[in-house]
Amino acid sequence: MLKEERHQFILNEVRIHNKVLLTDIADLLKVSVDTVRRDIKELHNSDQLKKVHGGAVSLGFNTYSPVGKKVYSLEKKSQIAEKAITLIKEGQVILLSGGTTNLELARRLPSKMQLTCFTPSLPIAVQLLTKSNVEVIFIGGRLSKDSQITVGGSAINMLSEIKVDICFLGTNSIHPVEGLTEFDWEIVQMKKAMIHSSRKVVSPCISEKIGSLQRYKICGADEVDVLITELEPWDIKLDAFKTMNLQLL
Amino acid sequence: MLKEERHQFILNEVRIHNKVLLTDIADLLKVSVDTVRRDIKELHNSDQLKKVHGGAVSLGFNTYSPVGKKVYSLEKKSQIAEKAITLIKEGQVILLSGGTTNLELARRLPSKMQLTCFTPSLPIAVQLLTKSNVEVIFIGGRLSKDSQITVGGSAINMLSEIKVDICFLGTNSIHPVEGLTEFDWEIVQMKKAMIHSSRKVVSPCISEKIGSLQRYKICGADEVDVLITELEPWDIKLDAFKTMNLQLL
DNA sequence: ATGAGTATTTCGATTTTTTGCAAGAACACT
DNA sequence: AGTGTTCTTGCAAAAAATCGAAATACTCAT
Repeated sequence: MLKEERHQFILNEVRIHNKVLLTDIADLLKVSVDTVRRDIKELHNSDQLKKVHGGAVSLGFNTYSPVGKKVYSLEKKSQIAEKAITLIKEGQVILLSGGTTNLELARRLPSKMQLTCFTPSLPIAVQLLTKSNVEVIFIGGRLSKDSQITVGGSAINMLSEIKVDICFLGTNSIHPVEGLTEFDWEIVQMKKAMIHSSRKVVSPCISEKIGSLQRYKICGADEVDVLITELEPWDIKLDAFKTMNLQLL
Repeated sequence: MLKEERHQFILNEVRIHNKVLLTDIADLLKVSVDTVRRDIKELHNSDQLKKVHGGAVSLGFNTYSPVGKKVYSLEKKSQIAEKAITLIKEGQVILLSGGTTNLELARRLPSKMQLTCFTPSLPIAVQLLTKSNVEVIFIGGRLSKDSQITVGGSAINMLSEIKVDICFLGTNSIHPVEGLTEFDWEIVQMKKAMIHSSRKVVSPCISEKIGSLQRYKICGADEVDVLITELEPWDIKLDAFKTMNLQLL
């Protein structure tokens, strides 16, 4: 029994069961628990599973949870959210795409503010339920499990029937020349429809995403009215956007 | 049972029910309350939920909860859910209304079963996201904060465009003469539309709701095809329904 | 083929973690 | 105020992790 064989076996077990017990593996493979422990430690160090007391669990064991999910760059996203909120006025109708930045925005919405809020994002809808003065309207449709937003014809259809004041379009990649891009075609369609349904398009975007590029194009950078980052508007990283017809915040 | 597993289980329960009781979890997991207490303390320290006296609640969530319902009737609802699942066949298209019993049903859906599932309920949609083989289609519309389901013209409109195999219609009150009733007018409209969109109407209902009555009528008891309770079909409490054209389960 | 050097595995002793239990304090509800 | 629950704290048993040493296997140059 080669070490590599054991590793594959363990990974396979983890894939199937989402968890393994040290003792089970030792039993099945007829080796000592020490060996299995060492194997699992190695796999843990190479990020192929997560070692826990008594065994190991699959890495993506809990990665679907809308709450509890670790939000990266939370600090930056909070700053962006705070800036974004200054754009919203009492009584307006807004549209929130998915994404953790927008989730942060939703969380920080003043609950005393009277608003109507459209969204195709499940986590954001859940969050908005806590805001008693916000009327939440969910864009229905087929739910994409990865992004936890609705997509597809029905959702786009519903979007085609509305015209909101501001759309906050969370974006994965923004590039001064290539504009906003995404890697998921269905989400691209959704975002295009969202832009079309809005008088004003605001793109909250953490600076590390600036200049990156994905497979499919949503729209040109000049179609965005306001670009919000955690940086100061005059930051050198934003130079490429300064000549454009968009507001930096 | 790994600690990690318990943690995931607890988080999942919190996500579904918005709250958990120490004793419930201890019971379900067959461990002592001390262990659960410790688990919840850890999850609390890592900001994954909020520890409260007697249990834990979801972060930032309006704890709308069936008021003062100390006994969560989890046991009964699980039984009903298990029975309900036997009615579902591979490949079918089903419609789930809101309610905690249906939530339990959604939770227990075998994840290997291929299904298409419509629902206007936010918590149920969240729960269904974890089922990789279930296609989830959310009925969009205005979100009612109390019931956490979508209501209103848009939702009813979307319902009018579908025809599903089975509808599981969670109900607050069922009465042999007066039929299914609700206290919220908008939800009544939704449920009427749901019945209309379904070939077969199944009503999961815990026995304590039998014979109760609310302000508005959804439909007659005979419009329900199957009534599922936690009781045996020949139980004396169900006598009033035995002469009707509906199946007891 | 041989033997030195290295890697892998096993074993035993010790330490750490986890878990359940119990007694008294703190808390919620009437 | 009284009465159940729930919390805290300390403790002990069991399970798991760690560490060092010894045994075994494997590599490779001679």
